[in-house]
Amino acid sequence: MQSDKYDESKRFDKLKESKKIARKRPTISDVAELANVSTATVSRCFSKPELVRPDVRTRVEASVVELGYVLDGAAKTLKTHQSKTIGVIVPTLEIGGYASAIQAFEKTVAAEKYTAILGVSDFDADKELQLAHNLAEKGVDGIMLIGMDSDDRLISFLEKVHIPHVNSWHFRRDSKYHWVGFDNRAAIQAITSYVFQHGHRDVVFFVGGAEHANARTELRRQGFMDAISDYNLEFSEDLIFEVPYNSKASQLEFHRLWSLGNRPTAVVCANDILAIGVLRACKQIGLRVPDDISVTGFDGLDIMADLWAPITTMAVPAKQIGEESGNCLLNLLTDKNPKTLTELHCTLIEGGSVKSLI
Amino acid sequence: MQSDKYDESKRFDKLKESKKIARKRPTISDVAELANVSTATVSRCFSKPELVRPDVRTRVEASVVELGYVLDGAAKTLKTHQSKTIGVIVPTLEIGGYASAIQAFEKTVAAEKYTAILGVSDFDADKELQLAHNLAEKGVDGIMLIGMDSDDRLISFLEKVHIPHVNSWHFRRDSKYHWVGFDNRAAIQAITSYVFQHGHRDVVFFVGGAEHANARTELRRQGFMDAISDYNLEFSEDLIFEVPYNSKASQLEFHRLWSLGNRPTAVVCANDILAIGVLRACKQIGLRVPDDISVTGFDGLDIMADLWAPITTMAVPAKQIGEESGNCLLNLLTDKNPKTLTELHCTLIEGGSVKSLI
DNA sequence: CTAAAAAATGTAATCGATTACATCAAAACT
DNA sequence: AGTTTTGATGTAATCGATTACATTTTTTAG
Repeated sequence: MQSDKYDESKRFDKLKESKKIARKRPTISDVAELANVSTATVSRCFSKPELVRPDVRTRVEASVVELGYVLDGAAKTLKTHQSKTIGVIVPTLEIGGYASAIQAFEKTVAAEKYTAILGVSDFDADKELQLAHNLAEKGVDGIMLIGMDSDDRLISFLEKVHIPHVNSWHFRRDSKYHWVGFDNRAAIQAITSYVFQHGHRDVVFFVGGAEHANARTELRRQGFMDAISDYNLEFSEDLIFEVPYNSKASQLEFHRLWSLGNRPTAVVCANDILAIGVLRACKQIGLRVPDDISVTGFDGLDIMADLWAPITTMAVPAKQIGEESGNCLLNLLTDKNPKTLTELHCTLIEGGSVKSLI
Repeated sequence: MQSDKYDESKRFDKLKESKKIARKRPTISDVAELANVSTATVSRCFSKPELVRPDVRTRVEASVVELGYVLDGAAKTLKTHQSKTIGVIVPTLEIGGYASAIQAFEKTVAAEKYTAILGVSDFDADKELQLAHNLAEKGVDGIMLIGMDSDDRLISFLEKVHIPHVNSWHFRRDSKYHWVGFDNRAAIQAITSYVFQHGHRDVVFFVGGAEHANARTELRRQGFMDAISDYNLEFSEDLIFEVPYNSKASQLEFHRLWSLGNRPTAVVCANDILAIGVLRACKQIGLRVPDDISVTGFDGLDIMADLWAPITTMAVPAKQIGEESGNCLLNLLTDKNPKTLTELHCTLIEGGSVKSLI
């Protein structure tokens, strides 16, 4: 026994020595050689450990540790056509909700041994398409699209290369693709109606537009218009203000509007960032909220409750979106055929920023 | 010419037909066959286009489009030992600064055709180690570590498998590894001194601790203590409150402290989230900020200026950290030998939440 | 016009795993 | 003991690109 051990360890050293010159990562063959088995057995130790005798397995595991072996995923992927990798394409991480959703998504898929590859598209459809192509080359097993209603080129590309995908944040009812999201149009309609219910009739709408426009911008416009027509009010394009997605821009826009003599009793914002800008402008002008003017946001940032005027906003189920998107994609990857539409819901959070005029 | 085209297109169709049965993605051989060249030439069209005759190149490009060919990254990586992929390990995306840094990092490396793979460690060193192992299997060319002072197991693992890495957010001066960050200790010392300068002497310190503890927690404690000794004040552990990283927790902690009769004139918080919690508690208790009590944050969230009491905070160079980490890693990957320490700086943002007692 | 040099292209080994199939050993039957 | 069944392991082809080197074609020079 003693001599056995001695011989063994001497053999180990010699093996290591002979490889050391090359200085590259040990391969499965190195492990096999050291453990005195074939590469097939080593491979089985990873994928189907129950098929290999316990004593052999321990020997292999010891060799793995001894050599510091790390499996080469590229080789595995090449052979199996599975990368255990999922791509995530998002317009930006600066929007808090997206970051939360991604975090939840990552957690969900990581539980099934998938790794997330990140791509930031910057609201640019071309970049988005290129990211998808890149991800396809990387061999991702699936893709999560978040926050944009991607154009047809992207979707048909994914179809062509057979990469399953989930579209999240909003959704389309008449679609054969998979969606996880909430009804943007209805949610904006709801919060706008809430403002009307409080007796407001001079209401303007701030919505992210221009370079950050996406399908939701349009849906949100429509939600605003829905509420208008519900209350039989007259619609005019002048009620809608398209502003870049940042508080500075909406702050300036509100100043402009106010200086032109436009005096709405309420401002409905399509997201919290814009509402914060409006709030800043109000403070500068000296308007009290909600006494002099009512303001609502959209996104449900925690912070809205802590502003100098706590803002009524609509909480968006970001985490849930991430989780459900993850589940949906996981099912898609195991042929479980998940439902095409997972509709989630928003919650109105009353901050007291809407004054009742009734 | 006409007949030529006819023959060609018929040949194309036949080729496509014969492959269609298999229904798998076309390979480089398919492209080569269709374009009537060798695989070597096709490969060269991608990597060194200038080496192939223009007319041949056009033919190859046409075939690529025709077949919808997408390169198999796994095969390429296997052969070249380069994945053009960089891993990012972050404790959480919910901390706004981290998300910004990652976004900037992604942008920086994407410009050099690198793709980011994301891992969220949840402040868990074991998970972090496992993520690193996973990334190593995926064949990442480098790794960016953000926000944690990772333990030795991680670093020595990365050394062993020869994966270059950059550690970011904070730094160590006496280290052979690469760091991009700011001096947490000095920054906390600075903002604490600012409070002392305003005449405060009863000052408590709120710092994220417990399950979210990391190296920075300790550095920040020290920064606070540095300021104390600068002003020749007496230090006591009772001045430090370790709180989980969320505003609810710090809110409760402040309530507890206050109800025990502890009446500091100022609360210095190691991050903005904690400051927000303190602010909430103040509001509930009926304390005016800064008239009755002064509060400072740390992180420089934009929003701090819009709270009911605008909070003085320390802006952290998150975007810069992302960019510089990206550059550092890119240099590391091209043997450019970047400097080991890139020190960035914080900026005090006066919100007016510190009352002068002098 | 031919030889030499330069440019373009092709041949085939290679990267490191997986896995169908073959082989061998051990256990379970007659 | 001999045969069958079951279980464990090994052999070697394979995945799809890259690239050193060989070969062919084109250009240039004499």
